[in-house]
Amino acid sequence: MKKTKDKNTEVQILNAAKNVFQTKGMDGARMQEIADKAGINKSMLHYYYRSKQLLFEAVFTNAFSLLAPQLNAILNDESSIDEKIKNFTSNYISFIIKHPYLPNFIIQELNRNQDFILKLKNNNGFPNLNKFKIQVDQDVKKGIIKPISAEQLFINILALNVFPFVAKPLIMAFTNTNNKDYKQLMEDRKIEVANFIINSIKNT
Amino acid sequence: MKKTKDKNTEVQILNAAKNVFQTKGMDGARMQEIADKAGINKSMLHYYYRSKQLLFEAVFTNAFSLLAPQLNAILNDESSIDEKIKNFTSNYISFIIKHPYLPNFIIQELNRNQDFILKLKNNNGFPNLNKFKIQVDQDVKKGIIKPISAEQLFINILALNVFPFVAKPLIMAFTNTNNKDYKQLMEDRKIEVANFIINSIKNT
DNA sequence: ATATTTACTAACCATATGGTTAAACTATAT
DNA sequence: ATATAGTTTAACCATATGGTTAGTAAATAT
Repeated sequence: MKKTKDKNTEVQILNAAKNVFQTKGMDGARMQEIADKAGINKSMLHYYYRSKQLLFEAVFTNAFSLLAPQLNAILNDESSIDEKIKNFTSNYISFIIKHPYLPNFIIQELNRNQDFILKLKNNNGFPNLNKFKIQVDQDVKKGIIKPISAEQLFINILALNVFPFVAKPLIMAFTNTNNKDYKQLMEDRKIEVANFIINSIKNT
Repeated sequence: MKKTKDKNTEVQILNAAKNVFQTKGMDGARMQEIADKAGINKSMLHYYYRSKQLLFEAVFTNAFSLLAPQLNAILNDESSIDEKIKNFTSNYISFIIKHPYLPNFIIQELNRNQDFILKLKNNNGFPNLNKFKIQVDQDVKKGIIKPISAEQLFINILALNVFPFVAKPLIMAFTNTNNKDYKQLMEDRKIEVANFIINSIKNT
């Protein structure tokens, strides 16, 4: 069963690396642990990815490329602000429940290494506010929503959706919830958050 | 000037440790770097704090004890919900501008070590929602604010205030702002966020 | 059948790192 | 003055860690 040319190894490594890097971060991750989780010799990590840094970057860009389309959905589709907020909130929370370590991983590592963001920005598909800005400005002018800048609105939407996951341990402690209750709280937010935002901006 | 019994050394160490731990995290921090920043021999770190872990804990609890009173302000004072939100938002943002690494540090390290929160919870002064919950429930019943659970409202307040700092690099990239513009954006939020929340919950 | 390339492993290496030790230096107590 | 206790340093230690190397086994090319 050994020594069979195995494209699978590379994937095996990436999955193990994802697992370790996303839970422990770059500094806390150990190459040996990744190798163990992948069930292979540590040398293979270097054989396929050359260095810890490059393996990490593979994991990171992969993670970010999962997240970016989620944001582009709200920024670039054709629906009304209302619908956007409803859809995004529900979809995004579902998405994070599936990938619970993602947002924290990205935020943590971007704080650690500011240069990273530059590489990402060059990639196309990097979320861009232009279109969203036009829409918000128009809706404000039309009186559909109360005056607010697109930037602030976008920050608010992101904050309300992302923060509870990033700060999970803190939230659980403050609200005195166990894992099950916390999960329910997040489930409720799929509707709760959308209403909260729409109530705030909608002109009556 | 040397060898003078110097209570100051201990403080010097704690400050250097704060600096290093809060920017690099437990895993990324190096005892040697802390010693260098404090301008003393590495052995002194162990002389005063025994181990990296204990030095870290000193920094962490110190950081948390700065943050907790900020939260207790909104949870336990006697003012109206309206006032609480206005005051908290303005005060908290000012506070973080002064201690920019704090929230991220706490969130990051709590995610790394779940056990930590238990130690904190035993400390008195740990933020508690009970009183706030009564107030919110009453205001909902009186029809002053729209129906919302105190937990969700608290999460929203926290999210809107904290997230933009935690995710600073991400926000700067998305909104295409430099450091100066970002700072202005945060400055604006002192009022912006309070209005956003109040608009959302206030019954008209 | 043989040579070459690819995938893989065990053993090894250099360095970094948290931590210890023994000695020196300073201040205070006697 | 001398002993004692507290403070600081240089040198050292054991281990962990990212990375390399030399060699082996299997697959593919010739």
